[in-house]
Amino acid sequence: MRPRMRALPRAFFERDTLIVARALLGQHLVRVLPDGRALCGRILETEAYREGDDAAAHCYRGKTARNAPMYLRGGHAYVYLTYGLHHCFNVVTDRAGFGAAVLVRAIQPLSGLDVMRAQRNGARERDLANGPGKMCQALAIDRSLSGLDMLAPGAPVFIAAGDSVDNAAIHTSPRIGVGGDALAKSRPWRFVLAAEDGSFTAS
DNA sequence: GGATCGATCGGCT
DNA sequence: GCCGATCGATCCG
Repeated sequence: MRPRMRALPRAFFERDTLIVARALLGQHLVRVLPDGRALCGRILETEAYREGDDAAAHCYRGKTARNAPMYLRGGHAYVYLTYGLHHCFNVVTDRAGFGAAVLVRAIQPLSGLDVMRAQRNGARERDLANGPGKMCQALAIDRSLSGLDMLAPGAPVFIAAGDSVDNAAIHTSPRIGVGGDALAKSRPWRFVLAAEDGSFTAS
């Protein structure tokens, strides 16, 4: 499986965040470092968040300086710091002015494994990017990339077309670690792609 | 393998 | 002030 370098079109992202969260599984997340080296992984796990009655979403109480990128048009990046030390990478979805995004929680490393391992302090391959904070560390993603338009020419992070995914290989569950109310905790807005052997390797 | 806990700081009730 | 869309070390079994 080779990484592809062509970004998915804007229309892919300008849809409801639940549709995009599912459609992102199997696509390739590409990170181009300042020195030109490219890192790539296949998206294995996502979670959808959106404004309205979703109390777990950062935009539940309106726009702030931190969550402003969630209100940009689909195809932007939203990155924030959590627990004071870990970064989380989100793909902004839906139309401009509507707060919505998909948290990418895990990837299967495809290329640039040596660089990822170095960024991850020598972790085993299976532990390189099987969690949102670990994935950002492996890919050197931090808040300086928040608000980035991933469809701009030469964007240092973007989503490329991956392999097609069998719907039967997609598992849904409640989102991990979210607060809010009972509705937010119960909604099955987490999407996990099973590995080729049928197991779930994402965290 | 599972449970527990400390780290660490930005954003907001 | 309080508490996270988390991780890794440590302890116990």
